[in-house]
Amino acid sequence: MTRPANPRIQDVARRAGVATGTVSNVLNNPHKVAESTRVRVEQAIDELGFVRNNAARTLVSGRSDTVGMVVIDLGNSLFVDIARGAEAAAAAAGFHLWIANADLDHPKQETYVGRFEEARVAGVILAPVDGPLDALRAARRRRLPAILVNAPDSHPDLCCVMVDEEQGGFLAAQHVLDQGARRLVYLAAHLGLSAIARRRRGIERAVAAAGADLEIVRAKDLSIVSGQESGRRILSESAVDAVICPSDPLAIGVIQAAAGLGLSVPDDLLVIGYDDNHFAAESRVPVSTVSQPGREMGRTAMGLLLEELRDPDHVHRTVVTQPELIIRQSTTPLA
Amino acid sequence: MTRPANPRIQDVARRAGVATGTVSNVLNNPHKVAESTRVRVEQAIDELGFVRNNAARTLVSGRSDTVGMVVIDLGNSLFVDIARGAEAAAAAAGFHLWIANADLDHPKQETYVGRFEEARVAGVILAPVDGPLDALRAARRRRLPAILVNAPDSHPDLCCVMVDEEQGGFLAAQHVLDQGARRLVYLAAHLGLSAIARRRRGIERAVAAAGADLEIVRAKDLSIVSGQESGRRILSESAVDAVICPSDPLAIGVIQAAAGLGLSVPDDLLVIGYDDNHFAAESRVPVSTVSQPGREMGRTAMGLLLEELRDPDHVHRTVVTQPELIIRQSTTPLA
DNA sequence: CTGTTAGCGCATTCAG
DNA sequence: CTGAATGCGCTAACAG
Repeated sequence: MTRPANPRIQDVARRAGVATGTVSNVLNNPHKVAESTRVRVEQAIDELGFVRNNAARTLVSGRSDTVGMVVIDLGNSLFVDIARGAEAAAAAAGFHLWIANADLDHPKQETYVGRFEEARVAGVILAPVDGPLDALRAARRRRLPAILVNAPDSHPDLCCVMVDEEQGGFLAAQHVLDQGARRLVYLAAHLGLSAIARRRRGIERAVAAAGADLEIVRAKDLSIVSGQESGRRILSESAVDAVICPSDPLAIGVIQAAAGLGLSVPDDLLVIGYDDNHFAAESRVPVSTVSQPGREMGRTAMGLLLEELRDPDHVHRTVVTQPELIIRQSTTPLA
Repeated sequence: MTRPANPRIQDVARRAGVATGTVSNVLNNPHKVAESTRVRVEQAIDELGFVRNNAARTLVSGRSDTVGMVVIDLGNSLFVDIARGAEAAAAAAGFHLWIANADLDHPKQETYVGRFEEARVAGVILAPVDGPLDALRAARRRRLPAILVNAPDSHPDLCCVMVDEEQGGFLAAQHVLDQGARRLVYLAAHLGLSAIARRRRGIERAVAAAGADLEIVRAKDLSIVSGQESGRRILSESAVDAVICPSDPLAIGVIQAAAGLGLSVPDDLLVIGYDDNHFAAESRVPVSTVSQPGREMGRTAMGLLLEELRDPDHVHRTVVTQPELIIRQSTTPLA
């Protein structure tokens, strides 16, 4: 086998006895080519092991048919789900998705946005780290199509996909109120995080409407250990009916703290988490939670991007997706 | 601002009053350019918002400075760690990493390998789905540098990074034997999976050396629920000192089943998991486990790839990384 | 359908 | 350092 390492379209054409334009058509506009010649060309492609050069394709057309996604953190399953949704929608439209992991590092995010722009991807989907979006803004000035997913704020000059965080907080609070809770605690780690602050507003709305009590307690972070510590503090200080947590591990920690104090969840205390991590369903006391529609968010983001690719001057919009209440044992004493 | 959407290197050159070759040098060989002109060129780049076109660069040089990684499943944190390690090593060498998620779908994996080849990436790192590696083999015939990570088998014509699965099994078994266990159970879900079968060999080796007893029990899958079911079955049928599980959720399920039967872990029963998922440390009974060195695997894979880029004819080798025993409460009655 | 060609943006080379 | 020229592999447009 002494064939060239990288045969070109011309080599294929020669071997198949056709013009280069015909090979290009077989690749890109098969319907324009007669069945018989198409078969002959495809055979030549196989025999030579021809792989088309996307660098050249992209250079000619100005844009590739790949979409770049920069993700804040692949360690968080929400963003993996978003990527899955985006990928499915991309594949359905003949695009492919390449992912770059910013790993919670803002400079890295900026670098990757720049790299995707250099690669002349068709567009970019960004699930951003907190911080300025300089690279994205600069790229957009050069007309790079881009969508923001799960960003702290919406942007009028950009399409965005967000989650209704306030509604998530409301759902959680309303649920425990419906179960009879009157003295609620919101275990708010990082009130600086806009998502956690927004959920708080939904919680306050539900609590106010029900005429119940709400106390805001700061947790150190979103971990199980932090839930254990905060749980011990809360539960030993005053009487509480329900603890609303902004993460599932935090909720699990609170449940453990309750057990340590001889309190039973859900009989003596209701606890609800957030995110629906896959272990929430299968912990010792299955944890009620609020689920974010990651796949749908990804699908929607890719849909918006495809719209923008079709019509670069389309009117930007922000799609707000709805979280979903998942009821499990930790908030259902009667079950 | 009526500047062109995509200024080219010539535009930059004109604005800076230099030759195009000089701009190219500023970008690629800064040391060849005098300080003063370099500054002038960089200023022109900023003013024009120039972004170099990697399609053109790649077309000229034949290869881009991006590495493509195709991952079996981003939902599994081991592979996210591998990606992190690979990315760190890539960045240190001036490369960037793009990730494609095969999502346990073999055809998708093949497609993405092909796409990376079409994009003329510098090389590919593949953490493969079970199944034939046709796309990769074909690409390698065209001299695409490629590394395999965590594949079921090593391949002599390719560099590979593997984990010593047998050693992982050995470590787990030896540890519970050291703790005095004599009647061991290996809860082997999917004996078809080569990793699980290999660990079995290590377990058998340790058990044989100690003259202890081993029973192999099939679990349905690697989930908590499966651990609960299998746990109830095992523990009600016969006396067991230790259960070795090929996943942490499975171990958690067994611990829950033990509690349901009035058995205390670790006092009446030792349980050990695998993978060191982040919740294993923080479950009610912290779970001993065997950790796979994901970051190291990724780093090593990228290192091998860089070697192959420097010397395409280097001798291929397989690096076997070592798993690590993580001892927690579920196997330490005295602690 | 064929055969030919221009040009995408860049890196590289060469003489000056 | 300049200035000019070449070609990477492909697409698209042309006349036949």
